[in-house]
Amino acid sequence: MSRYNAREVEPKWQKTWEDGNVFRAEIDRSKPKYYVLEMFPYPSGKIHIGHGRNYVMGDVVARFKRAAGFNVLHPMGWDAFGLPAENAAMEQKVHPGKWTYANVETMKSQLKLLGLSIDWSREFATCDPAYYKHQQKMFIDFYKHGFVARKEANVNWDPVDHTVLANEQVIDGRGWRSGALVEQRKLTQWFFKIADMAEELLTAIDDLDRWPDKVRLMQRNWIGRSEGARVTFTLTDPKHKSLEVFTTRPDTLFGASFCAISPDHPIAQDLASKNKALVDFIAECKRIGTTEAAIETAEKMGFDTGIKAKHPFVEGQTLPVYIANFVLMEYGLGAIFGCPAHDQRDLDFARKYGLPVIPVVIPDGENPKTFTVGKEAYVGDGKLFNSDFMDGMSVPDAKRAVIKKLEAMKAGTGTVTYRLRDWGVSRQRYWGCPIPMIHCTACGVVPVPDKDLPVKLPEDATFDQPGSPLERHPTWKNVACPSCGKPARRDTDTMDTFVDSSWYFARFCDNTATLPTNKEAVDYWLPVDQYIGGIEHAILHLLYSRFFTRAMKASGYAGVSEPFAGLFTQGMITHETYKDPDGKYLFPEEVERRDDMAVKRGTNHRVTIGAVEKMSKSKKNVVPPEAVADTYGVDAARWFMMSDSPPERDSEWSDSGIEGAWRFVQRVWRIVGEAAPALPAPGAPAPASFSPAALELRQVAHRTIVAVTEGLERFRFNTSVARMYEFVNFLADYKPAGADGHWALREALEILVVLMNPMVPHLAEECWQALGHKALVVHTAWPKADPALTRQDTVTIAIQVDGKRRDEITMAKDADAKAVEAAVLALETVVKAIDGRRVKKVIIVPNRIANIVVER
RNA sequence: GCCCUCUUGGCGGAACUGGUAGACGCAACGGACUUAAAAUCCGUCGUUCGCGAGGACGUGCCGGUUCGAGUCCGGCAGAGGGCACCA
Repeated sequence: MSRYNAREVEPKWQKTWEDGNVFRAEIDRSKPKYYVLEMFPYPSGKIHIGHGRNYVMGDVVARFKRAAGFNVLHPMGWDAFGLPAENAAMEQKVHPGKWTYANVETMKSQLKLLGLSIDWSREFATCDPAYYKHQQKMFIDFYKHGFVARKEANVNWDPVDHTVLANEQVIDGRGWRSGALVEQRKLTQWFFKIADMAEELLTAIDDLDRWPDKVRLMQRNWIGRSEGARVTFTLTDPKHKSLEVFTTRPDTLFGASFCAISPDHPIAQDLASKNKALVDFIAECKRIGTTEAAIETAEKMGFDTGIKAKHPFVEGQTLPVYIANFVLMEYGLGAIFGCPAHDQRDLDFARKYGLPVIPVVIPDGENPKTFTVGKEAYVGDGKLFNSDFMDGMSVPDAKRAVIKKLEAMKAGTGTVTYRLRDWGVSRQRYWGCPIPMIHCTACGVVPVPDKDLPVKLPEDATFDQPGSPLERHPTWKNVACPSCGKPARRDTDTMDTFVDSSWYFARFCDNTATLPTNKEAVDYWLPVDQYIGGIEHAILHLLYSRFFTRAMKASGYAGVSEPFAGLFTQGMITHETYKDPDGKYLFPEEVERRDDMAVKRGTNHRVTIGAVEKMSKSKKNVVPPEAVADTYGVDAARWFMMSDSPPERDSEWSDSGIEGAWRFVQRVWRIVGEAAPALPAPGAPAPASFSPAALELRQVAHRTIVAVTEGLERFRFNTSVARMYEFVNFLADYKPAGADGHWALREALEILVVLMNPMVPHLAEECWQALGHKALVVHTAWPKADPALTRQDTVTIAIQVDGKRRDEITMAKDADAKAVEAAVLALETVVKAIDGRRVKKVIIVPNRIANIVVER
């Protein structure tokens, strides 16, 4: 019996599958369809283990579903536009397209190495004009259907490089290359009007029952529906007569001690036009950056405008109006009233500027005369006080009452707002899908006519200077207005790459369609039955795709509203990060461990070991899969990736453990090879009866079918693996005797091979052949467990006395509770544990546990 | 700061829906086989007390609910993800 040689065996079967077009998917209405999709990769250079786990997981599902009788679609493509290609262009003087396609080549061969059951005929890259042409077409259709708007938004501006920076490129408020303090600039940009769809996207979450609850919750929170009120304050300023604010706590209006508006609020902007101090203040607010995290963690700052707002209910009471850095223009109305006693941010602000803190809600049981708010705002439930007509009301009653009163006075109205903002899609970059719009001084914004699509990126762009290559290209932007024919200019922005990934799953249904989608194909294949990807995409990518699919449906390109019926979010693969003395990241293979320290390989340079973080190219903490596959074979790597961590959990990559997977591969091969010569022919009729040993083997085999199948269905790949280990351990000890024993062994080995096929498909084919089969395992149906063999006749019941385990007893399954009680109380160990005390209660949980509660 | 997770032996983890904590794998240790090594096979493996039978403790920490909590509730700590221009 020769050793299993993965290097020879694996390419052989990959060729067999490829030559036979085994994974080509076609519409076939005689079978139920199953669309399994892993989030497609950005071609950053190389596949790492984190990707590998994702794709192997999807492949296990695809192969399992195929065996279970489904018509499976399992495609792959490339999320090929993005910032790293442009950075590479600047650093390495290589065109982004060339860089990207080179990476695609590398990564495709790596994926092929993994033996994935992918229909490669459907492959495409989003940077191909044949793909983005359709995206431009849909952009225009969405524009015509009212899903697109044009408005101003803030961007990070690097004043030295004259470039718009991504949030990632802003480090501690400075540009990553220039080191200049980043400013915010307003630009007019294109938006998808996702906010208009907030309610629809929110309520539809209820029906996504095959999505993880945590993702549904995150999306709900992101959309952030909140009921509240708009309140109009009359201002003392001669120019600005009134201020409208949004609040979720109108009930606390009597506790208001100030109003605050965003630095972007029109009133703030107007006041700044004649106030130098205010200009400086706003500039300082802007320096914090555009990210919510930065704004929320920054120290609260306010600028007193001197304007006063009149309290709507209290005659003569006025509130100072501040401009404050923590008020976002994008949320609500960009203006609030502050009630420090019942909002932490307002409290921090009030303490800093010496504003009054008046509690108006009191927790039950507190004395209104002595109740005060110190360092912590009281945000809980309670009864209103200090609040005139609301005194004594609960918070919800008070909200209703105050809105009613405001409406009667025409000083406000009840309203619903959402945290979700419109999706800004304009990017001042080269390597993206050009926005197919033309700006004409006479006609305004004019869409590019269909016949002129695609608007292709110019090949001869330059990357040797900062700024937008499209903007500075000498000729590209000059174009005749499609409407009046006079000279006009193209939009020089490209689309956010999230647009590319918001519909690729629909294009996979037919990547040759002349329209963006082929209606017959999308109606057949969509929605994706099982979508698999990292939890880091739980909000943006998934929400954008849900929006985009709805917009496609409205434009006639899709028949469904929800793109992903089932979602599995896998945990991230993490690894330590390493930095050399210059602070540059190092790859793990560049690092050498010496005792307690780490040094750069081949040198004595001390390496700093940083945090354990998700594998990413920018941090270099990646492990390529080939190293593992070269040594142990792809199947061992696949098996190991599925065996250790539960897939939804983050896990830190370690090299130990892969040897165990390799031993498993060898062991299965040895067991099959040693047994094969003595087995009956494939398909031999079953003997009439079985010896006890043969029967036990059959029971173990059939119980393994049940357990492994359930594990795969529930994405518990690691427990399926454990059950197969147990099965193999049992098989290794099994000594067949007689014809029945050999028949049972063939049955068991065939079950094992088919069950392990989704995870170790090359080994499975090789074993299947060794067992005398001519057909491929990939064409073999999933085994069905025989209920007569999986039935359990006896059970072990644990016995507790006062909740402490004392003994166990084997009983017939579903034995009568009275019989169990009698048997348990008769046991010597139990009598001893009771020790003569009075038995208060006996709890019998059928087939599980007996607990005897005694007097203490 | 806000939202969402996670925390079980030396390590990865198992434990259906509140019912025998530690399946399975890794590492380690002891032994068999071998001239030797590799491979393979057998065994031990949460902590602690005990010669032993057996007992006590034990699922990040503090508290609660329950006959019974890794699992449910409240609080705390640590780690990770997201926060709208990384993908």
